[in-house]
Amino acid sequence: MTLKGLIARQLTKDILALWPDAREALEQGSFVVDISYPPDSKFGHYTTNIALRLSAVAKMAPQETAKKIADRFSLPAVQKTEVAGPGFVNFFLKESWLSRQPEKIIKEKKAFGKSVLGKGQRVDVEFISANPTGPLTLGNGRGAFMGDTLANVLSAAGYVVKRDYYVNDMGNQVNILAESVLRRYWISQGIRMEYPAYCYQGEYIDDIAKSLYLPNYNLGKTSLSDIRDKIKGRILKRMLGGIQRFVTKRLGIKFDMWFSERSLYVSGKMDKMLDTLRSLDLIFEKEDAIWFRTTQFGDDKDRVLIRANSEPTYFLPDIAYHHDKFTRRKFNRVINFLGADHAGYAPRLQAAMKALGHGGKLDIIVFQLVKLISGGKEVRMSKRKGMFVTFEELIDDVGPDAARYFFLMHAPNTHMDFDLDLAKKKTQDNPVYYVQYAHARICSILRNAKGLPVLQKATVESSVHPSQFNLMVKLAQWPEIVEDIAQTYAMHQLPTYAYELATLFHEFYTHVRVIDQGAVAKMPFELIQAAKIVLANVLTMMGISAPEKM
RNA sequence: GCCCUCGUAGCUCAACGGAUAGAGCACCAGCCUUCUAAGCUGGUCAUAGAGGUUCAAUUCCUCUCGAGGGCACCA
Repeated sequence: MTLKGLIARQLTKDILALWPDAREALEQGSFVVDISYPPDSKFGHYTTNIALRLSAVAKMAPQETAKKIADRFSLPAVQKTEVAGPGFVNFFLKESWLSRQPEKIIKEKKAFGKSVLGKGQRVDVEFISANPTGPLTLGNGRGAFMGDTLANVLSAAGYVVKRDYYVNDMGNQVNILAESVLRRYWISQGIRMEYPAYCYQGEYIDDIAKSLYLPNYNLGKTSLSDIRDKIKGRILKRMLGGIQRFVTKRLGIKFDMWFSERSLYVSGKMDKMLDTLRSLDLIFEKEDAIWFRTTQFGDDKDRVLIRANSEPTYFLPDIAYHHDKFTRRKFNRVINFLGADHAGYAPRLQAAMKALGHGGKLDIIVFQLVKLISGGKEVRMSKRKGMFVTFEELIDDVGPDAARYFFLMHAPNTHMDFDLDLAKKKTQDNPVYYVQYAHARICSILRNAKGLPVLQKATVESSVHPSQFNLMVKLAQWPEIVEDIAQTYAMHQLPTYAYELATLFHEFYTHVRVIDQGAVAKMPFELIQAAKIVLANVLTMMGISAPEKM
């Protein structure tokens, strides 16, 4: 358990002992024992506002309440408690506890930061899931990095995590893709024919057309749709293969499952789902279509499952897919990343899961799309019109590390403005280099220190520079950050933490020499090794490299 | 028209309902005989507007204004 967790547990015990009446309020959740980091180091290392919330139950002034709590509290790692301001209880750690942390971190290495919070529960993280009808967009990229990173965090927090990409290999958009390629190919062969507006306009259509052996123009007996149906499998494979290669090789994201929508048709799982919903009396017929009563579960209108032309909508197989996650694949929790352009889909999927008894187990994270700025103006993007900057182009321009950091920096709800010119020009100013530089600097010191005698003097003395302490405190927080993010999904805390850690190291570096007169002192030497490990752990969790040299 | 998200410094973004609203970029002024100056130190500048709830509001509620997304038998 983290120190933060220990403090919270001890505090809860103390409160219940002091005010037995508080139990009910605590269980109802009308207040929680919450420990956070104070805004200033003069307020200690941990703080809680619990006394302020509790004073009504305790029937005494907040400051008095705080004093009672502070007086009773005791934990081996905690030196003292203080009451401050309107009634905060602040906790100060023992120097001896802090100074033992570097050694502990060096021993644990990559394991430092891992926890058993998840107790081995199974979590599915589905992200990207973009239609294989065109290149990935910047919006897809944001979801890609957030999804992959959250999966990393959950995995470190003790969950068994699987990454899913749902491949929309059925439906009309695949037909349009195949038709687009065919028409482009024929036109390039000198056949005079139209290129309708509903076809995809991007250059990648030509690229596919060039790279495949396609049938020559001969529409005498067979119709275009027949020819199209014969070749669409190959085109889909080519398109999906490109995405898979890019995602795996270039982005370094390893999906455990590329789940085919089509497979749900073939295996009969989709039909079975319809039967299940029928037996639950959740469907009805209207105007020759089959509808799901999603309004009974919080959706604002009922939804079509089977269209009047007897073809299923996207919704039905998706319900089957998600149901399968909970039943056959035994996930305790499913997380789904959705771009804001699909946010309206969330309520109906939630409704379906509720109807099937999986209520509360599906978390949908909606992230805002990326607004692209170029030449000082917004660039409107459209896949259909072929006007867009692809994710791959961005990665080529700024590199995967800078791109990852940039997308992870912002909370999902942020409407990000992405200035392409700035991103290309200023990659050197990207904070990711600041963090990586800290890591490289430590590596450099360690190289220089190789073979030098280690002096056993200098543990922690109050005369040492405060940055040494600050660094130790920050390092010790790492496991708590991991657990927090596993619960709040606030991935943008990772770059923040990494940056703060790097700042403290750079500060430490300018004030404290590790190598001095041909020898190294034990404490700073251990401290930078620990800092290196934690920096590498944070960067790795974000999927960013930790360079030894820069 | 209805629904979702957002509005914080010149720009891009932080801040479980908490203490003096923080960073980066940009701009100004300093710091390299010593482990990597992609660094460090200091400085200027902000909660869209109006009400309300609260001991405490950038955060919650209502309205106004502005931005993005959505309101299909598309996905």
